[in-house]
Amino acid sequence: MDASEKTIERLCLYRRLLVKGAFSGAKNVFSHDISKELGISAAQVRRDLMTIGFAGSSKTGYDVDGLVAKIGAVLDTPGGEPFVLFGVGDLGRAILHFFSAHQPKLRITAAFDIDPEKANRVLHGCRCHLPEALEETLRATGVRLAIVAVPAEAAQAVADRLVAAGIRGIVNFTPVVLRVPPEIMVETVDIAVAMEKIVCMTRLREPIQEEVAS
Amino acid sequence: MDASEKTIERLCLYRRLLVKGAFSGAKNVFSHDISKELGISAAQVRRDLMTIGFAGSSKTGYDVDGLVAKIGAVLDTPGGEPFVLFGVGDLGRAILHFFSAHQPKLRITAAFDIDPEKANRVLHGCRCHLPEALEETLRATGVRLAIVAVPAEAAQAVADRLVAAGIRGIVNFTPVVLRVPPEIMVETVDIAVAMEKIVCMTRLREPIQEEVAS
DNA sequence: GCGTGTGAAATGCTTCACAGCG
DNA sequence: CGCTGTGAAGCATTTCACACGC
Repeated sequence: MDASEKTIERLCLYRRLLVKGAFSGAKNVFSHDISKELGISAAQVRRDLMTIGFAGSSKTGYDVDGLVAKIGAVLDTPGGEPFVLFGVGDLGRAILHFFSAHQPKLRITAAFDIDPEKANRVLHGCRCHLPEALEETLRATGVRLAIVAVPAEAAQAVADRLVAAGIRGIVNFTPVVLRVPPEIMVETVDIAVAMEKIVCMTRLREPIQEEVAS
Repeated sequence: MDASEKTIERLCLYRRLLVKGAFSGAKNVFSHDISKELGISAAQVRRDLMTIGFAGSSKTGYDVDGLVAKIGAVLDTPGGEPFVLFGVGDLGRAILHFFSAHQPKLRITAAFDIDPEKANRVLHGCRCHLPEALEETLRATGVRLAIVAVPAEAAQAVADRLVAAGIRGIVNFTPVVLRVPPEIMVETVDIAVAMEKIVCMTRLREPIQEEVAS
């Protein structure tokens, strides 16, 4: 009935794979097909689909369209979920670009930046405002999710303001641990940690060169 | 002796917190101080520090400088680890900017992009080259880690090329499952999944509005 | 006291392995 | 047969809870 966070992440991957047409038009897939494409075990795939209550058949595997629909029913808000973006620097623009290119169900309906240069510009199809327009915009549109892509120093203040304005979930691209009330969801994408992690993991795989410069 | 991936991530957070001076010059911290700042349980903090073999004292807690040094010994390559960046779009520039601003131990020494407009430009202190310079640059500098921030369509080809040129670890900002030999480490930062996840998680926390439009 | 260090319990997640079915 | 669905086993990670030391 309830999927774990890990399962939710994998469901995103399954859907992306199926929608992308990796199996080029095939009506059905087997768990081991998905497994091979994503590097996730077939048993894991089967269990994930089991937990969302999607049944396959032993003869033909899983129906692709049905599975996409079922994953959508679990992951998506019916009608799609709009975001606002706070911070239109390089990263904010990258996110805007990314959204406008790929995402059907996810939309960024408004962006905000303290730089007056950017206010009322339209980037990748998204209008940019000054922060003072935030509350009014949220009231008018009822957007519940926000993306924070401002410099670290400003992150907590922006989060506070978003929460006060009624936001329910935040994707945080800042290396700051945001303090928000417990009912507000925060998902942090921490670029610096990803880098440091790969440094460490790569090093651990190569126990070779611990030589001493004598 | 060996820290799990989760532990490595948390060690990054501990160090960042300590270096940031969150405890403003204090010589020592207690596990519950760190706990409170990061929202990680104190028992978890103590166990992480135990697994890297860093001991505190019950009177004064953990020595800040010593702990920073110890975490550095676990995470860092002595002398610091350089990266190359592939793809200098908005996202690549955001990463460059981020590095040049914050990171001491991590450096991006060269960037690559197929756009000749960008070749030989210098962005945020980093010189940009055409892809054909990749192999030569890697040979000359011995860089072992790469960041992939190209459009999804190009990701696998870039990864293949990086691996062929001797790269050992990749931070992948692309929504593509990169196929690389098992000894190459890949850490994927998946922005789209983060978004979809927050949509889903926010929805699950609010079982209110499943109303039917009749 | 307080807080660390740490076995032991608890929880969560993944894989195994096999029954059952077309 | 080959594949799904799924208890049960196996790991991994986190938390509990308490001995020990300042």
